[in-house]
Amino acid sequence: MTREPSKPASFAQNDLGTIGGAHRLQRRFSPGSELIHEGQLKASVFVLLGGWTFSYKMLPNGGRQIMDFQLPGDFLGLRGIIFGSADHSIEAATHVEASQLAASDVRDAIGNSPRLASAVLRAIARNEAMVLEHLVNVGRRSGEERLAHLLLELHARLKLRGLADKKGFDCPLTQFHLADALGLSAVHVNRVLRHLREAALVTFQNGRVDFDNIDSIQQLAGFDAAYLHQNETLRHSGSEILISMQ
Amino acid sequence: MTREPSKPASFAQNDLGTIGGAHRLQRRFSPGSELIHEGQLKASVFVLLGGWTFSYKMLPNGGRQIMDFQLPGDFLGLRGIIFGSADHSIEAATHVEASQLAASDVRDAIGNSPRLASAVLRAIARNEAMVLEHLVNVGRRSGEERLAHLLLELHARLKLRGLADKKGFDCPLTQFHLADALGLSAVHVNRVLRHLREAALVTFQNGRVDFDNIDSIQQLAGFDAAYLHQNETLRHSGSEILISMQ
DNA sequence: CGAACCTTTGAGCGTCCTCAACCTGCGTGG
DNA sequence: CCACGCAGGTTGAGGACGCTCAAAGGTTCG
Repeated sequence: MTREPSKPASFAQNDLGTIGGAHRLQRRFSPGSELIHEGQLKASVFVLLGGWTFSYKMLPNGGRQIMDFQLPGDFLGLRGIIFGSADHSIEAATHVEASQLAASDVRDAIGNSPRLASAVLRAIARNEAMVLEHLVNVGRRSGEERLAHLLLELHARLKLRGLADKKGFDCPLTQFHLADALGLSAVHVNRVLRHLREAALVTFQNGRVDFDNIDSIQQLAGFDAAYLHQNETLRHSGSEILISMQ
Repeated sequence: MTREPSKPASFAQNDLGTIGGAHRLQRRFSPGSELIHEGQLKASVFVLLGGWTFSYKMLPNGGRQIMDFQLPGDFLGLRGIIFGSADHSIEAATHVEASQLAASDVRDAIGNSPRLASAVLRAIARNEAMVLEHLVNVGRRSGEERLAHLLLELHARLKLRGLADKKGFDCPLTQFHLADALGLSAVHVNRVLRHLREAALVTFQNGRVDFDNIDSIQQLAGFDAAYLHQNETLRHSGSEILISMQ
């Protein structure tokens, strides 16, 4: 199955619907602050303009499971507008700039535009596909494989947005973030990172991830970017929500 | 937060749309046979009428991660109609009776009925919420907690359909199924089951799960049925798809 | 009645965890 | 400007949880 190289610059864009501009709000968050809190009733929808966030759940024993990282351009909190309350928290990992949309406005826009509704449906389905792959990752792969898989996923997603080059990408995550996403301890993540570095596969140092040998690491991790469904993306531009397809 | 006891018998039902009856097909599957194969292009949608199935992904090294179990009344393969191909396989765990709907028919029905589209959206979102909880389970809970959590989830879902009583339920799964759902080995599942039995918490023997002390096991597992969003259910009746809300 | 599948138990081992110490870089305040 | 505190990274030691391999008993079904 040969795959064409992605050409992020040559999108054919079809607008799918507009969101009433009245209640849009540009907001900033500093690292560690919460955009959405688990259980929050009238949670908003955000569009990440800059910075990274992550969604997570806390456990009674103090453990934290990070479910996903959100990168610039990503929507977050979409599922919250369906259930009326958030079933997870979202926290800023870096300084974050985000556009906030009132849940009711988004709901109305979806109701008025079948094409927008369809786009949201696909966005949620794509999201679930990612979470599924994370489940496979955590459930059935070794520490090395998990870590490699996560870094490869981030790389693939960032590359599509022009935020990564062939070699690697800037990564603001701490080893604690990686640990809580992978179901490992931070100490063990550190050791696995060292191991991957010594094996000349990936290097994660000083906020920068560099792949020494991306082919062999993809094989090690069993990584196939197909589950990301990157050929289409729900995006945000001005007062509109766009869907872009290659 | 007190929760009303569920009353499965007193649904108020609103029909949401009809599926063209032409291409519906009643089918039977025997244990171990596949309803949907990963990568399959024109995968159908099924409604489980009787029996259990499970969705899973295989890994290059031979490992298997079960993502979810489907119980009578559940829809399966909904995400396949969005992407056009299945990103996971679905296998019958027991003898299964299912109603098969052509993907194109379902797509058309969704396109023609915004309310049906909304119901499907909610069904997919609910599905994702379940998978998310499975991710938390596998990523951050001990073997005992995972197993207890899974059994409690199955119990809660079956109870809503009248397929379980207060004490427990009939469970056709093998210890291999449990292991592959929980990211454990079958041998270890066996030991954990013994441990739970000796601690007088749950007993799983001869295809029957019985909770000895459901309160303390819920606390052990950190189980809260809220994520199942059981107050509404997408259901199938005759030639219609119904959404039921309490 | 045999075969296949599932469960159960033992033994030994490896991955990953916890606890703990120490180092670095960085921002803040005296 | 330096002192300090703090967050994050690194490394060691010891132990727990869960794995693999192996063998034996039970069930089910053709």
